[in-house]
Amino acid sequence: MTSLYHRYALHIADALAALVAAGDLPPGLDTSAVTVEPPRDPTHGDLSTNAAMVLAKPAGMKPRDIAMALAQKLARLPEVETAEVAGPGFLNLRLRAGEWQDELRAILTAKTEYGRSTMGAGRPVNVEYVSANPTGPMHMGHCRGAVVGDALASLMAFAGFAVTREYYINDAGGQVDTLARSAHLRYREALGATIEIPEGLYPGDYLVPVGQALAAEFGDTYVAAPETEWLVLFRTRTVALMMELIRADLALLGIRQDVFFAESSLGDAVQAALDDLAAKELIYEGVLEAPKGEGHDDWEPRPQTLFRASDFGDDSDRALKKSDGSWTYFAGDVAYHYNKLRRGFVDLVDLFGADHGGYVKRMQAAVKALSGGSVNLDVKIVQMVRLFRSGEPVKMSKRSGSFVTLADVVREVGKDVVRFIMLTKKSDSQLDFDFAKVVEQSRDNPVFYVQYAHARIRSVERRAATAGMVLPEPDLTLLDAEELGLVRFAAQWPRIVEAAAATREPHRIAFYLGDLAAAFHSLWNRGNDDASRRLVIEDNAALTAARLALARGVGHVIASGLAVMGVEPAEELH
RNA sequence: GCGCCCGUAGCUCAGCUGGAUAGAGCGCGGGACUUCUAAUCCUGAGGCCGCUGGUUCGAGUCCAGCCGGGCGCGCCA
Repeated sequence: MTSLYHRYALHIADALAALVAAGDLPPGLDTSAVTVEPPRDPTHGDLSTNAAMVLAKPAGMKPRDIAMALAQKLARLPEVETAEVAGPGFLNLRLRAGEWQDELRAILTAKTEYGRSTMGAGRPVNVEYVSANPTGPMHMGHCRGAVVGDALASLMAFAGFAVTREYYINDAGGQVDTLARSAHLRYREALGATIEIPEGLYPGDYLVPVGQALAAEFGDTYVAAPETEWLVLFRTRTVALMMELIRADLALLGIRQDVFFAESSLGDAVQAALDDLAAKELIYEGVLEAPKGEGHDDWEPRPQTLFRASDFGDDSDRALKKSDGSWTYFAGDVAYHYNKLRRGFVDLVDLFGADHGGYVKRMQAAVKALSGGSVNLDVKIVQMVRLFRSGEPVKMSKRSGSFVTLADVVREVGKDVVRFIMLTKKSDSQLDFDFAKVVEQSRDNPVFYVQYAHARIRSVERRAATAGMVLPEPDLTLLDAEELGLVRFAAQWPRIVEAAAATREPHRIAFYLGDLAAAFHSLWNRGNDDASRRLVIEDNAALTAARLALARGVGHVIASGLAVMGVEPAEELH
């Protein structure tokens, strides 16, 4: 299905081609900057194009002259009521009511599929998100990245990309050794030892059942054994259990990723990726300069194996090997992204926490180098969430293990609320999450506000049904101008999908749904002042049928948007 | 010192990737309920879009330089 805006973009392209053919415009113009949009001020019409202004300079003509010629062509289209030139050279189109009635029919036919786009043309895109270290359950620090990444993946899939959702398991560093040692303590505890958790090990209770599982499996075999005998074994077992925990947490949010890629599975792939870079002469042994500023007093110049990241826009070259000869985390990540390239992805998206912002350039440099510049890595930075309870900050201390887990939050306020709220801001700005506010039933809670609109739509449908009304096929010509205005708003959904997918900003959906809900609530309230303007008019089945069709159409768009966000539309609210 | 992100109404934030008179919610002033059609809606006041230059027919949006805030800065992950 082509969207209304695409159809008019084609009409405009046709008209421009006709003008070129007639010699009214020079050939070979670049029309890529031509847009078709709803004007900000609805009194200007239904659609607006900047074609004349964009083409004026390359064509060597006055914008208004181009606009006039274009207006003449477009005014001949049967669906166009008026085509007017305005301002510096805008061309405003007003469409016949039938065009909006048709669009509502299209919504009713497509239902929640309305808005699906072919923009992505099936391009394979990899979206990597969460990638939390497998050292414990997910807490609120991970939650936002999980939701934003998942919604972004859904959004891009809806926009026609072939999306793979991926999780990178950091199971090869020192943190998982620490995890294994912490589990060993709990293992001894399970076997009756009195333990004290030293500084630097993970204190969380979630390791208690892990210790019990290890005790059940191994008995007292490793209680007094030296670390070398149990470390690898305990690490493997514990990481597997932690990943079960994490998958369960993700499931609570409705997230199911396609690929879980373990750092530990890279093996020789690290060397292979680095060989690729070496073949391009991008690896060398060298000494980095000390960073300026404070906190680097203990700097000692040291020869290292380095990647020429600075050739690709990074600030410095980057180390690939530690002084003990093992790979750095970066080297593994280079190999991992090399693996993604070899799987055929042409677009990569990574979601990073804000504290990893400094890591973006080197990763992009690596992808640029490995792909020869043909693959783009887009990194979305996800900022912190601050938790509040009725305005009071919630204290969290990771050291004592008393952090707020994702599971706790989902249990308290529900998956849909968590997901929606996480998408109510641009991902790169800080977000405040107040347990009291997010469940409040009021205008300033966007989750409620949007859900309430959807519930109201369901409510009137039920009302017509329980009133025993027999509704005819809707005659959409019965809808008045204000009602068609709501269709106009709903018809923007396909544009919103494409804009949000192109910019990779899923929060735009939440804002759009809020606006759509507001438009619906506003229409609904007309019925308070004037009962004849209610949606359900019990003694007028024809009018009711038309108005319910409108409501249903809006409901489909809300449900479609919520589906992309991973939120269930509410049937009713209590 | 360098890099990245951010400065928009009193507060919290949008601003459709350069368009027409900069928007919304909260808060403040005024109004509309026999409610599963008031958990809502209508209306009013409130802005040197941090500052200064530049690019452009046109800048909150792009560029440069300042000012202010956050994050990061050789082997951690």
